[in-house]
Amino acid sequence: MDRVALERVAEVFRAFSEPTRLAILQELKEGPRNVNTLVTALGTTQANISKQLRVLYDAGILNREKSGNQVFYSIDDDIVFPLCELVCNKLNREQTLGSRYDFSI
Amino acid sequence: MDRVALERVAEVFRAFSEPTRLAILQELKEGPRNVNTLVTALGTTQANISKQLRVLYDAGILNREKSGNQVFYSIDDDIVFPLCELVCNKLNREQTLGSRYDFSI
DNA sequence: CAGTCGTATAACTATGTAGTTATATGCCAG
DNA sequence: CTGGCATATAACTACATAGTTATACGACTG
Repeated sequence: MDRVALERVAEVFRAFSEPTRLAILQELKEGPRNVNTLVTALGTTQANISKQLRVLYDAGILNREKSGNQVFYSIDDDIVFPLCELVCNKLNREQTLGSRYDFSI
Repeated sequence: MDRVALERVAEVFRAFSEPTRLAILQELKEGPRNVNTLVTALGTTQANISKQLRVLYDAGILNREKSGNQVFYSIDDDIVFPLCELVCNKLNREQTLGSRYDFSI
């Protein structure tokens, strides 16, 4: 892979590399959510949620759907759960305490 | 998952989120390599390679083995290839051109 | 149209980090 | 011990970005 391809792969991983974005994905695994629902669920500002949603959307991970004056986001790629589960399994293997890392439904 | 667990998951993804580190992983998939070999293969400074190796090592992805005055690094976690292949498959699905994203052996 | 709600964006601050240069540390040869 | 080689680290610059506040934009209500 050349540098451009590696940069594109890195961009996808970067989308998963912040706890706030992972928390958004955890909420969205329950189903589509509009922005305000995510704001109240995650307890940060609406501007920040919108910004992080854009990062995930640009990475090709989320779907957008407007409904009236609201916007619903949902997970658009089936790699999300396998990816997160691989990492969670790895982390669970590294510790003796029970399975504290869990991204499954 | 609480914030601490999410942060730990994010840290693993962050290790994969830079092209230089992905290039190191691509070299290491051929087998163990010492630092200088990676430096000449990747064409950056020795200090930078050492720094990125440390990030990968701290994330639990690489193995270190000293041999004389050299240090050999190798891939220490079996999640590396499944993770990268998931992302590569996703990217290949998104374009019509042939499989340009490939992390397999 | 005016007001309100939901979302996106601009501007900013603070922090993290990739990459560099220079230096330190450790190992081996002679 | 002395010199040279391999690696790690410190100090620094440049840049990216998470999060905030304020504001703009668009859609619905009355």
